[in-house]
Amino acid sequence: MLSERRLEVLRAIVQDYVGTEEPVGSKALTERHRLGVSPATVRNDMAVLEDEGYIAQPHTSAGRIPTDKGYRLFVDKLAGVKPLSSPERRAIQHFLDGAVDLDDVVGRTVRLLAQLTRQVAVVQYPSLTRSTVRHVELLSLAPARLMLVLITDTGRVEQRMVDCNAPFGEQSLADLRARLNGKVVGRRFADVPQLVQDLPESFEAEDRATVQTVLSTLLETLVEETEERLMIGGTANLTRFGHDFPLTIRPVLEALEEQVVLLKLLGEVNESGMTVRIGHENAYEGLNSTSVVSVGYGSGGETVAKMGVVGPTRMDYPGTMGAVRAVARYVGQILAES
Amino acid sequence: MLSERRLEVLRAIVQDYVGTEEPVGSKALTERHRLGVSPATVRNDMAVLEDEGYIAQPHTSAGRIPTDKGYRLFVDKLAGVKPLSSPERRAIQHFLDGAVDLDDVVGRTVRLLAQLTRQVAVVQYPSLTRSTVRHVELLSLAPARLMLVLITDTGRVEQRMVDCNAPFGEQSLADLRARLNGKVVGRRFADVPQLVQDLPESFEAEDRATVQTVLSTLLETLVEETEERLMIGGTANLTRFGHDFPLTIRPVLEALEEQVVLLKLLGEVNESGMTVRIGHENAYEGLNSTSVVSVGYGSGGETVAKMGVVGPTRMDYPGTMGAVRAVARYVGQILAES
DNA sequence: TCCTGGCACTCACCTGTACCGAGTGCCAGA
DNA sequence: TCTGGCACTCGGTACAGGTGAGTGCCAGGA
Repeated sequence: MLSERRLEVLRAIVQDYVGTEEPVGSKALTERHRLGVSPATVRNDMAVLEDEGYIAQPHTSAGRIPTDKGYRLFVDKLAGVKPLSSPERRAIQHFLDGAVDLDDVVGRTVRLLAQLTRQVAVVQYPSLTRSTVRHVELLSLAPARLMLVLITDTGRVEQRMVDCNAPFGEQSLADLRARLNGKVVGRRFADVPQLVQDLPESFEAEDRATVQTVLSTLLETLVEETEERLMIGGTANLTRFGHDFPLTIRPVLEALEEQVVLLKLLGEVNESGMTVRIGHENAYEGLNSTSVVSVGYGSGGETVAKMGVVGPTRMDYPGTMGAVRAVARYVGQILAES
Repeated sequence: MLSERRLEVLRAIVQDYVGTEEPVGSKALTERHRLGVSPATVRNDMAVLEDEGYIAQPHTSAGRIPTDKGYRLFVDKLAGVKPLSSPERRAIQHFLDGAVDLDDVVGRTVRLLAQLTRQVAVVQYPSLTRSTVRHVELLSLAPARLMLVLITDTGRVEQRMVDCNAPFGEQSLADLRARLNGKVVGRRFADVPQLVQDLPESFEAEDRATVQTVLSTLLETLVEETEERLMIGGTANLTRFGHDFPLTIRPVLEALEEQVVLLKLLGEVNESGMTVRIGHENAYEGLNSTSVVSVGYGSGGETVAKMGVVGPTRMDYPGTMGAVRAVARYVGQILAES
């Protein structure tokens, strides 16, 4: 186990490195932090920390920089979550209030997060399956063509075209709409498949096929792949990444375009609380030099989706975590109100 | 006026520079192109072209690179639009077919364009005001709370919450829905304001305020700012931009996040045909070293929105223009079918 | 046992110099 | 009007030397 002072040294190294972006040496450390010991002692501590794998030297005769393992220890043991200042809180409120619809909420959130953390922000739309049904609408567009519209309590709206083989009467349509809503409104989308299972049976034989088509479209919409959407913002912040640009930034941009990768990334967030994935802890190779701070959000106690930021492993963890948490909470409130 | 051969020299310079990304000298030119004259002659021609402002020298003792004016001449007079190869055509078809809804169409289009051109793609959603109304739906979510859903013939769906002061009866709701649809279905959204103008008068006094609220929400949705949406993709291609990264890429990423800027960019597209804006021809400063190739698309003859790509001024104009045009046409077809 | 000051060593980085070569402009001759 | 020849320019690279931040190690002191 590392002594108290060595932990203190590690903390100082992380803080300085995050601030200056340059390897930090023993002398500079003692000057900028009141460690109460001499550079020589710090050097000894550094040697130990390096042996243990918490810090590393880019090259001999350079200062030390934290390793992923070092950041991990820092995040777990040495750093808290820095609460936002009250101007920041007010900024959040100001920025998010007045969103007109869910797209707008998500869009504002992503911009806000990017701005607060000065990093790349990723916000997932509230998941369908975790939301409850507010309304299901069926519209007849053409004799044998329907439009299915799903509306969740979180304000998300999803629509699908349904091509039927046979024309479907106005009356049957109203009937289906009413019965469908009767069954599912207020229930969770995850439960919808069971709830509608025996619905076709209650229809006349001639309409049964169409009802079945409508229902399968409904169920398809709930399938993982189509139901997960997300929004990204603040990619311009990637330019602050480092000096060795193309190599670092490229894979990150590529990862950001791969929705699947991102979803997996956020998906690994454990239900409650915040998750921090540092460098190589990220399964995706292109993100090996980035950290991801993510958290679930939702109205009430329920987590309906996740949001987070992607930045260099050398990031201000306490500040970032504070911002992400605060925004997530506030968005949760907004969803609850709407 | 420039002689035939000098134009030929300019064309060769543009082609070589686009290919190699390096200033091209007189000797290299004569070796790679059958100009039928010696390097010395080419040098003289280059001197003229430079005087006229079509090419420039980064520094003495370096080759020449085209200026914005040079590219402009190249695009206008020297280059055609390169038609796609048939594998490419098939790829487009394969890629776009099977989109489930409008979001999907736009998403696939943006990825396709980015992939084909290896540049950043921007696709605008079909404009509301230029589309026609397929259906307007009104749902009662709570006694004094309605949801308004607009559906266009291009498949776009837009929803808004409407908070009413007074509860609105089921009957009145059905009434409003029917009358509203009767008035506007099949008409262009741009005409909706006039069409619904006298609608409140035909309602009982007690409902009139609510009807008015619904209508103003409807009209608000048609306002420029909220009605224009777009999707971006292929930002990873920015890394191929140049060597002087941070300075070039940063403002571009920032511009891409500024929807307003992008919309203005696309907005300048003239109605029919393709627009190419080269370097400083772009009003926005951050895009001064990029070119924008854009084109309108739509079902039938109508232009309902625009799409385009953003890339370095040093781009393969004929190829890019070919790809953009082909994709726009195909998307138009898809919209017409749906 | 732990901390400290001192000391020799390492090595990235900066600076200055020299050189190379692609590319140019100009000019005289075909 | 085109061409070959020639002197010149200047960015890029390679090499050498100097500088300084930072290190590891060690002997002495609390």
